[in-house]
Amino acid sequence: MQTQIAAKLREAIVQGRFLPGEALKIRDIAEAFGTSTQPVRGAIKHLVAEQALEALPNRSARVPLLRAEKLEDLTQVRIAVEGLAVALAVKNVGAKDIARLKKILNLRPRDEAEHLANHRDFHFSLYRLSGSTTLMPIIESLWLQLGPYLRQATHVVIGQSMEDQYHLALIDALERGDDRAARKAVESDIRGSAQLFSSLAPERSGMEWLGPSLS
Amino acid sequence: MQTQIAAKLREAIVQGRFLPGEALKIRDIAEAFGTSTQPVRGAIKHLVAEQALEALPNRSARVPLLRAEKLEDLTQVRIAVEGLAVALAVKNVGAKDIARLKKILNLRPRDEAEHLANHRDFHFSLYRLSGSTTLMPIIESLWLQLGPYLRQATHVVIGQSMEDQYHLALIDALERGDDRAARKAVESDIRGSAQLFSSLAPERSGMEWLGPSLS
DNA sequence: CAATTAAATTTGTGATCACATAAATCTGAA
DNA sequence: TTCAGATTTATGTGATCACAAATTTAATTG
Repeated sequence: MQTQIAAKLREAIVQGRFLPGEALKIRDIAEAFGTSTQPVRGAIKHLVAEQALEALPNRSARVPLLRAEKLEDLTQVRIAVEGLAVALAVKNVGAKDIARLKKILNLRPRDEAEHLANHRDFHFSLYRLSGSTTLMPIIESLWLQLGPYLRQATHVVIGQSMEDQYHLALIDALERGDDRAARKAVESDIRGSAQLFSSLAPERSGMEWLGPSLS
Repeated sequence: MQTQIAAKLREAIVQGRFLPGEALKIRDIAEAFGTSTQPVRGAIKHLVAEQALEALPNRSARVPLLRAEKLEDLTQVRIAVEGLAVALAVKNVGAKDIARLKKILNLRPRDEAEHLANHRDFHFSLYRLSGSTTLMPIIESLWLQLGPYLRQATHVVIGQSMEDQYHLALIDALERGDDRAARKAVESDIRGSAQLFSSLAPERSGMEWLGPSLS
């Protein structure tokens, strides 16, 4: 049941309901869930291990601050890892898998949260086709680290945009069985996201919590 | 201080002091450490999140069984991730870094445990040169998943072997600044390790705990 | 008035206890 | 003798309590 709490917290983090840099207070969260501090502590430990939270010397945990350097680091790792995932997926993908992916792409979200959920669903459905049980938790961790910022970016891309063109290129590559092209497409998608972050951050006010050096 | 327990447990796992498939009993471990069950639970949660342990439906945790399929999966991910790490390391490596790596290579271990520690030290020192804070925990997790089996393999490679030749090729590539060659070298090293596992397992008796389908 | 120190509150951690669930063992019947 | 069911044991989990460390606040002094 601390698993449930961990899941809820993870969802909250991805949805950006915690501000980056914000320290999580165990007792408050426990009260919010109506439980004792025990399961919350376990859940937080879990999230720290997943790199979703950062352990402070204070022994408290917070949502990590994303500096420009770290963003770039995450991006290159994402390209390698998610690139491998789609390359493997190409070898396993079937007609009905592609149909399901297309269906996700054709969804028209009403709000940002739904758009974000669809986006995530598309990518993870695709990655799951890799059949790699090793890659999935790694990718999950990477997305978790970007989660709190992804939400900020969503404000901009809402409604669509060029992000869709990469997704369509991806579908095309899957249908042709072209793993090289599939890799290229995710790489473009990921680079696009990263660029969005760094171009977005400095222009908005009230985002000083992004840290001193994001772009 | 549950961090300390997690570290001790992690070390024990890597050293193969837990048999794969063995379920960890919280109370026993707590007694062994002279603490209560509390910090042990946190530590185990941490290790489960790191993929070092596997959560059973029983709600207990055990060292995962490595099936041939999973070994292959781990290998291809290692090649991508550790390959990226060395490619990045090439760009950051300095003369004194190379000297330190050579020093590690020239160590002559007295026993298997020491050999294993040196091997790990060499690889992680190298990977740290990548400067990627994102890659390190990922690689740590991958090694943790192979840890219990690595020890079995060490019995065979003890004393030297072809593993050294890959390490030397790696050093050479670093000195020449050739990231392509560096990638090739780690890839060979990793493939060699994997082959060792699958060729080793079926020939030894008393290893039924490896699971039904390892090679 | 500012700076430093001390006190009080906040916050994370470990220990003990009670409980639920799963596993192992024992007993009884076919 | 073997299989099924019940009892007992073991094991993981959550809650409450007590404690330590750290941060904040307040007070005192230069």
